[in-house]
Amino acid sequence: MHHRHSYWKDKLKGSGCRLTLPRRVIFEVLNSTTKHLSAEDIYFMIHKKYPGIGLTTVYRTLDMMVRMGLVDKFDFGDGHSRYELLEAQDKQHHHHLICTKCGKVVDYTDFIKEEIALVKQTEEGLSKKYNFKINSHVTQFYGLCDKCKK
Amino acid sequence: MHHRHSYWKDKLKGSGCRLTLPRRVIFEVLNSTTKHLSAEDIYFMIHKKYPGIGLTTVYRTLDMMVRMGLVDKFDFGDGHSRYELLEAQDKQHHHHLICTKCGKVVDYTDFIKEEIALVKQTEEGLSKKYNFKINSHVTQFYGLCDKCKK
DNA sequence: AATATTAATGAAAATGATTTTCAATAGCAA
DNA sequence: TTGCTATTGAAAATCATTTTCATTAATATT
Repeated sequence: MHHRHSYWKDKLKGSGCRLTLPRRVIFEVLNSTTKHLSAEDIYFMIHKKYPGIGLTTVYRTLDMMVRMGLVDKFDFGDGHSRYELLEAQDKQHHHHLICTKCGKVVDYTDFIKEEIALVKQTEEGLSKKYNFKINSHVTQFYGLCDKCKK
Repeated sequence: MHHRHSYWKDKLKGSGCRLTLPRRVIFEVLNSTTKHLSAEDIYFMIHKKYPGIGLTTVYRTLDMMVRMGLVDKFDFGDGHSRYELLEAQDKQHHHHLICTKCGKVVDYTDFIKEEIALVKQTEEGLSKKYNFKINSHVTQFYGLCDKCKK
């Protein structure tokens, strides 16, 4: 785990950014959950212990982490952006399965292998045909979860 | 073309909705472009000829068309929802390639065949494993277009 | 065609997530 | 310890979208 901590701290310092309490706290929250938290979620989670940290700072910090390539930002269509730590080395590429009723999100890695091959092939084809430099892709499935199906 | 018109008009009537001027105008705009318009885009496009049609109505009409399954709503990450007519019979399933700098969007259908197979397989697997009823999926590629690559 | 019913409309106000502003604070290099 | 300046929190601003509500217009009925 330590290597992961130093990784982002170094990256921060390297860009002339400072290692502050809010940044450490927000990183820790992201680092200790598998959930897809919104800025507000994080704000409330840390507010009891760190009432001094404002929602503005949470937004700013998440933004910074996204720009640094440390965090991924997702939109599941419910009006709140969600943030997820990209654990550089050991995190598997995964996609999302979203319940449109209750908002439940499942990370799945099934079929990812086949998909990676297809995506790579698609990326190459599209890059060539449309002259795009492709940087990322999103695949999401929407539906009703176990409970919401009734 | 006529069959397409009657299709949506019938669907409208069928749900006890009325065929109004704003609805006809907004449908026509969507029906005569391949672009991915936002509510505001549509509002400005029709404003000269129909200054009486308000932005609120554009939003309401688009919403209704989405609920009716006539229109698809997309989020390309620029803070504006985009709307696209689903031309029931002849529209090919397609995905989007989005330039993160200028916002240019390319519809592509390349590799769609392979993808459909994979998606079907994934859907079945996920449905079973996670007990989801999957209704739709989104695949988008993000990158830099020809010009923005420089 | 005239009328009655009620869905649909537009203007203005409200909402709510996110951003910006700005004066005060706190990392960190010297 | 000091000084520089990045970072912060609070409050205000933004801005896409929604809601409210009195008015208008589509359509079924007469």
